[in-house]
Amino acid sequence: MPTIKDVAKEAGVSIATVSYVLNNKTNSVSEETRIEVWRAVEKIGYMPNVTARNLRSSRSRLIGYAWHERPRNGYMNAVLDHFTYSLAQAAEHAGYHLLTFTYPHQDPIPVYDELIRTSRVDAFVIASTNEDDPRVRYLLDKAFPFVSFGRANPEWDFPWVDVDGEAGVHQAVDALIELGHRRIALIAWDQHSLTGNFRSDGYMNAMRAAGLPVDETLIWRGENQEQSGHDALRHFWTVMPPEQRPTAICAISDLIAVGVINEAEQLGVTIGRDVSLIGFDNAPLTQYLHPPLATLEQPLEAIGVQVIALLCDLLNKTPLDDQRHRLLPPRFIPRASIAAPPTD
Amino acid sequence: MPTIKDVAKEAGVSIATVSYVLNNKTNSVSEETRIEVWRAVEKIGYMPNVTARNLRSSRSRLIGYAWHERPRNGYMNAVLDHFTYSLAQAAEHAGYHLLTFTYPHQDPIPVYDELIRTSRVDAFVIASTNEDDPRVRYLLDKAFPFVSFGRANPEWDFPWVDVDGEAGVHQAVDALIELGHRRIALIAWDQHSLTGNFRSDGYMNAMRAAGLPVDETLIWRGENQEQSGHDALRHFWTVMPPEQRPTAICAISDLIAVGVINEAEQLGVTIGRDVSLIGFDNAPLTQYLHPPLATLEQPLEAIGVQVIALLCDLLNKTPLDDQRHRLLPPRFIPRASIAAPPTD
DNA sequence: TTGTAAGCGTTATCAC
DNA sequence: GTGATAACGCTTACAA
Repeated sequence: MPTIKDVAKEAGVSIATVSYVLNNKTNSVSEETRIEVWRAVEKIGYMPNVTARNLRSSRSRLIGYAWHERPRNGYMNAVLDHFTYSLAQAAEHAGYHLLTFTYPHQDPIPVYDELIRTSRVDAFVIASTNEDDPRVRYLLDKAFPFVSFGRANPEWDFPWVDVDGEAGVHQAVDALIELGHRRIALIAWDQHSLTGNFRSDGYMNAMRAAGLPVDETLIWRGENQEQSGHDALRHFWTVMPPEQRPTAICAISDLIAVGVINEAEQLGVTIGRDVSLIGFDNAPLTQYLHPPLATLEQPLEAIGVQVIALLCDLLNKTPLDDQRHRLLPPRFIPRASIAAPPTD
Repeated sequence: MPTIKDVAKEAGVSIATVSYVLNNKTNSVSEETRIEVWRAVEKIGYMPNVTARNLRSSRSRLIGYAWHERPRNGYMNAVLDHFTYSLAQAAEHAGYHLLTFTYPHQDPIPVYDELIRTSRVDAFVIASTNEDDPRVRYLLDKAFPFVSFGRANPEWDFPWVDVDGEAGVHQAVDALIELGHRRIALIAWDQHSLTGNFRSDGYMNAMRAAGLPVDETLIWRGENQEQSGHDALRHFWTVMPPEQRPTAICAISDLIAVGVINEAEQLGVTIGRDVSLIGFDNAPLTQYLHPPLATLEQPLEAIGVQVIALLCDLLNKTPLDDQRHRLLPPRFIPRASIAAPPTD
């Protein structure tokens, strides 16, 4: 690989001059030599060695990003996949690269710690945070730059970008109400998930805003699994008296909604006619389900861009934007799984 | 961040001695000083600066890996997501990290070129190759280390790992034959996809091996889209005379199989009773389709491990394993979409 | 057994 | 304007 010395020799100047030209210290190099240096650079095909540059400037130009958990076959995490792509692209645009790494789920800290202590990365992007996230706690404590996709303990002050799950579900429930639904059910996760709670809030707030009661018997909580959808619908249809059944169901994730669809098939209930259904994520294949699933799509592209924007603010120590937090609304995608309530 | 000098000062030795101890040049350091150095290291919390190490050794300990294409919302590429994870993990195990990057689909070469010329990475992993892949051509030409997940032009000599699509589909078709099927259809991609051709070969070979005719009227070719499944089934069911219809369909991807399922619904055909169906990939949600889709699962975990193993061989210049190619069989997952042919 | 010093490829501070 | 030269933090001959 050619070095700056080779260029200097070829151009008949010193390496300092070459460096000036390459870094556009244009004020102190004559037009003549500048042209000559560029000619030499072109001829030799020189590009500066990143490692040497990094050593000199005590930076790595690398942003660390870890998966939140091991993907399993058949599991849906297309969300993070898409996010990672947009993150990588935005990072490159800002002159960085993404270093992707993994960690044992029980104990992320040592991995983050090593990457910091060896100066491997300049910053981190973390995703899938929860209220009491140890990574946030650790990075704040170390005062190491990071931006999060997802919120955490509201008392912690750190830059984050997140999808406004509250607004999304609120919008979806509004749409259901608009269609004439009054008895709308919610299938949520247990209350330890911050993301889940925000989404649930959207349901509560929309109901209240419309003057509808928040009926606890219409709220089902379970794991983020297909099974939860089965359980919930079976409960609504076999335990509750017909007149108390919901005419619409808001599932907090597509995976749960899929369970509802499958249970409906078994119960002889037709989704999109007997009961409306809406999910969250726009997971792969949901558009091809029977019926196609109405859902909320996260603006992952924009999130990646915003995360990197916040990170650049942080790293360049430019006075931070007034808002270190960005809440982006998901996009409501109406599909055939929702319709007006049955008329009888 | 503490440096080797700080440790040397703390331990009362020279930086060379510290370096010896840290790199286990144990033959030339007394037990005494070694202990003293480690004590200092612990006390100060020192870890060697990776950039400086890399500069000194002219390596980056980074492996470049790019997505083959921009993921879209609702699109299935969980396959590569899972692969990336196992790749990252295997790389870390070997003392490397994954640098993930993106490139404009039309012209990958400049991006690869820059990463090489700036010494940003030590090697590449490429995925989703095709017969005449420009990346393979370029990297071979540059003699830059890389391993591929996926084959290419058989005349090019380079290390790769791949899923044995032929064996997978062969096994699936065998299973169908075992169930009693004789008229088995294939829905394939156009013939420009190497991967697609291997999978198609599996179908042909299985049919021939069983002494069954390869009937061109039972082979449908289309894009890797849900629509192709629709088109194929409609063709089989509305254009062909009933007695010529297939009793089983082998789709080359889950996405196409989903189209078949949906078209079947419209035609009043019951998958898993009137006709059997099998896909490829074990994409997210396919297990929850109605009926659950029989499919072939790629051993992505093992592929990641093998790719890194080959790469380490390459980078350490140890005499290469006799086999620079690894062909791993997918796992057949029978589900309710297949059954014995209707007895009418 | 340990220390000195050269050098990895840059950038930046000085002189000139 | 330009060119020596000293870092950046580490590894490794070679000297002591």
